[in-house]
Amino acid sequence: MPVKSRNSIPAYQRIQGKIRKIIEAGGLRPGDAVPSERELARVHNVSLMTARHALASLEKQGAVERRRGVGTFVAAPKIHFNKLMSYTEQMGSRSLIPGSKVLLVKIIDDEHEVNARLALSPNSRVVKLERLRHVSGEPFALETCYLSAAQFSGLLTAPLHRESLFATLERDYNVELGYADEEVDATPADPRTAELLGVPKREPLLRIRQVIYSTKGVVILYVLGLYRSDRHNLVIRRFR
Amino acid sequence: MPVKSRNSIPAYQRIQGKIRKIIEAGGLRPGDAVPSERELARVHNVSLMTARHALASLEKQGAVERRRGVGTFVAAPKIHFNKLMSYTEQMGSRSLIPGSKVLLVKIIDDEHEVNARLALSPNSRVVKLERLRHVSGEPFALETCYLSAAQFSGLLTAPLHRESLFATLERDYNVELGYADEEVDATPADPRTAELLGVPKREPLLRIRQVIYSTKGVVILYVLGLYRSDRHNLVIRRFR
DNA sequence: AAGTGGTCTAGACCACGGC
DNA sequence: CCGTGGTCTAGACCACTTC
Repeated sequence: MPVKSRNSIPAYQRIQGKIRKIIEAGGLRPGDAVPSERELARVHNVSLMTARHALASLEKQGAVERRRGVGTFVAAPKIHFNKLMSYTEQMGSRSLIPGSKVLLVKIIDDEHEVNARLALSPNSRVVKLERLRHVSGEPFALETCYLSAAQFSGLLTAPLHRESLFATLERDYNVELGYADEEVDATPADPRTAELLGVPKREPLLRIRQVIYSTKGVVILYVLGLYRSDRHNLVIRRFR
Repeated sequence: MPVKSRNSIPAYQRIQGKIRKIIEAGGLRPGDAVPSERELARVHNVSLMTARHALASLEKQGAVERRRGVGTFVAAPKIHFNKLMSYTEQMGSRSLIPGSKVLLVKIIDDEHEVNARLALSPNSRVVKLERLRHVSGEPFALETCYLSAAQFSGLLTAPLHRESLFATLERDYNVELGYADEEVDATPADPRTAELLGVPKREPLLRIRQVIYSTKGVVILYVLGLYRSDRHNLVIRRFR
């Protein structure tokens, strides 16, 4: 039997896509059996190896679970742990309405530690963006972002009071954010931060320092976040 | 050509194993080319699909990287982020000599919040283990572990002052630790903790609450850790 | 053009699980 | 026993990269 069509998407991907769509539409619920390799091969008129490839690939993606001698079943929906999300995305996923006040946007060249974190030479110019974040009118975090001014000076005039920094970067600057290395510790609130967050001086805050990389491994930004510990909880999952 | 031997390990796994060993022995360094599918098929006297399976599987495991039209190459060694490690393992991997002092081991039945974390009924009996951890003679963490007394009462007499709790669990109780969900925040040191850790009262501490599961998804233990923020830094990597 | 990985066939037998 | 996934063959053509 000849190949159905040249220059089109591979058969195993078509089959995969159909199954995914059925799952996403709720036609197959977690635990339900997915058609067997032989069934798929017959229905889609492909060889066993091809049907198998479709299912194996779905398994690799975590969409299904295969049990020898038994069958292939829809996997429990994955909870995404440790995902790199913007503040806006995090709040959205908890259906809270986020707010954010830009305290400062300017170009600086005198915070040398920041330049090191961004892998820039010590006197490079850097965009500094300071924002107070709140939910339901209550401030809970002070976030300071640093980016190379050479690349991102346009941010000085971007509408950051109403749009996510992540979204702006990904759309206007065509950078694909990939991953972040974070350092987490606890630190007492300095007077200004305490005032801004509405907590007593020296109140313990969660401090998170992120270096965020593009998918290609290039440093894009450095973020220093101070979080009210009574309002913010970092949740992570780690594996052995 | 017939199958070489029944009841033995699959050909693709044998081929995989050989390649892995060469890599681990340093015979192939990161970036080096691995033999092509056709090469492997010829040398090991298997079909192309089988040789292919070996390489595809190695790629899934992250050991190699495949580039269409170019070849298969040894991947850069993975740095393990966010790994669930015992204190002993963490210190060992930084070549520091860990110390640990058992402050308390007893069975309790009155901390109801703990029972909830362990998914036990509210009045179940629970082993409570409190340890002060230090490096180079300096205390830096207070860790309290809780485990079901029904399963782990033998820990009351285990030599925990000199052996890792993880190791004991995995060897003596045959539990395979799998993953942990953690909540991280900042909290002021209470008087007793401050005293034990040698810091001022109300000093900000990093608080990590872990629920640790077996590979089968069963809750094994709950750990409450308080870390001196000046000596301990949680490092995580998250992906988008 | 030569070599690589990617897709695919039309079968085969094996190992496992449930009935 | 039957159906499932797991391994495997001996080829084929395609798409891509490098020279």
